[in-house]
Amino acid sequence: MGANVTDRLSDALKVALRGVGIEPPDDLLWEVPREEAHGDYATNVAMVLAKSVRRQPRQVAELIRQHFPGIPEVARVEVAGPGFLNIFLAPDWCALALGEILEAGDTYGRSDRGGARRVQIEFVSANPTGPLVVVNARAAAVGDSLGRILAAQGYQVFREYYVNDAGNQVQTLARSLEIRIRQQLGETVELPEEAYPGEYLVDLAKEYLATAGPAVLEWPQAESLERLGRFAVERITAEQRRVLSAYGVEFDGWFSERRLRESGEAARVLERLRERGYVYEAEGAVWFRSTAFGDDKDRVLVKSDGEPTYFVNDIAYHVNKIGRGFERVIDLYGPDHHGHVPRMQAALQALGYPEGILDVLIVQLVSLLREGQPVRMSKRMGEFVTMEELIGEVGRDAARFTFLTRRHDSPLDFDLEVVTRQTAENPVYYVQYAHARISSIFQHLRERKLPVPDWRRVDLLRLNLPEEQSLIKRLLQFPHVVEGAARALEPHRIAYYLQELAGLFHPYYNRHRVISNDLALTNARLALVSGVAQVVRQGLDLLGASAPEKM
RNA sequence: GCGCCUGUAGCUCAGCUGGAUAGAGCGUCGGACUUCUAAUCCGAGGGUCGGAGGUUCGACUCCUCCCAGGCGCACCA
Repeated sequence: MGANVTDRLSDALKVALRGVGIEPPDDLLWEVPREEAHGDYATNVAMVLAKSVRRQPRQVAELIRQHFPGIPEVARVEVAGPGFLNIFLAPDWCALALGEILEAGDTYGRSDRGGARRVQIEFVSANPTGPLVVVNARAAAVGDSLGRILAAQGYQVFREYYVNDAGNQVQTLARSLEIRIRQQLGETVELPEEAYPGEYLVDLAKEYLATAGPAVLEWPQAESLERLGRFAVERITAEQRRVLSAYGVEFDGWFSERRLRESGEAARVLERLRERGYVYEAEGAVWFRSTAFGDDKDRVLVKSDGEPTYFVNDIAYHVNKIGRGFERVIDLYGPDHHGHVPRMQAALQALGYPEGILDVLIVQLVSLLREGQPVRMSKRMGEFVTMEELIGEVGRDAARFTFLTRRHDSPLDFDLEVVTRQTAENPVYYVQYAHARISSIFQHLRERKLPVPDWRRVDLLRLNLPEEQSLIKRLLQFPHVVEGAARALEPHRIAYYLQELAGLFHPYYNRHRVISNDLALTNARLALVSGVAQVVRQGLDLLGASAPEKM
């Protein structure tokens, strides 16, 4: 796990608080001040607690400072501004902490905060009626990275894809395929307006005819549509899985809506809601009193024709998730589903589940541009840029990294021209280049037949340049950044951290040579850049991007 | 009409559950490769944080209203 500075500072701060006679809050927050003069870490705890102890913030801060235990990590503590406690790390300790980072290796930045709790992340979950598109690529990048980050924090992560293989859209899909098959056989049949117009169904029609022949058209309609629907869903889902896999995203489970419907779980959920008194009948339909939990109107559970709504099935799906033992459930939805969040939360509360068991993240839309001009897309016309085309054009690492340099709930302009043409100016390459350069140093070492030192025998105290101190301190922030990204469910924090780290490395590399005639200094610097490479590699991995040895 | 998201430098975006003098990249201008990769570096300029009030020691952050863009507002999924 390695050195986690903020954990150690928190421990010391708790000692100080108890010394003052204040019971420490559960989570103490540390921020990294903008100004160097404000120290390496700062906390506003004195200002937050000042009210409850009825003292001036600066007085509280001063008391805490006096009781702050002497620990090797900290050179000094200052009270500043309206009552900040500014911590200055001890340079020698930082240098030696680099050894701990290297010692920790790939476990650096990991923690067991998750306590092996099982968390499920459901994302992408596109309808199996066509190829994945650009916004699915964004959701895949966010969801998968979240999974990696939570796993690094000690959660047991399960990635799930909900396959909407039931309902109207599958009927429509089956009809569309049937018409394409007839067209293949030379019949003059027009595609109705509501059908799926994409060319991919022509390919599927050919494929179907090649393997199964035209006999299906002679079957009773219900059976033939059932057959064609299943065929199309299966093939399209397999395609989606293939594209996601090429993107580096593997799901642990593909959950079938059809199987859920057949299981009768929706009826049991309905019964449970009824027992708890949140169900009533009106206008021939069955309603859920979601307004009791803050929704702006009640929702229909069973239509007047006796059919359950999508909403019931969705509740049943979430109950099913929780029933499988997940202690935490995270959904990634598109903005067109954000209206469903309050009613879903309401349903889970009505069923007695603890608040906060479900987190819903809205992944906003992606506007595709080329040289600043919008790329016209029309699903109705069957014209769209698929996820596969996107990856083919800009590359997997650039696509994933670009998606993760934005907050998930912020709409994103994705300019194909910028992400491809200006590869040199793309942040992902800036970060990866740092890794490639460091790899090159070690390549150089091998070519000269020089040994890679045992880090435990290296005199790290030789790293006393300001740039070297800054780099080490930045490396020491990594666990804090990962923890924050996990807590806030914000993978983009990792991307920004990596850009900052690379932004310290490149100037350093440009100004100072790692390999020199001074063997002890060379070894110390090798340790430093090795640590940088390691953290860059780990950070990129959390984003699902690669760390190349050469570029 | 109601709800959600967004509005920060010319452009694309950060700003870490209210903190200290608002940041980065790109673009613009001017410089640096016989030395471990110039996909790099150094320097310069660039802002009434959409607008107006309010809450407090302190507001890009919270509240109210208004403006602009996007998305929702089904007994569709």
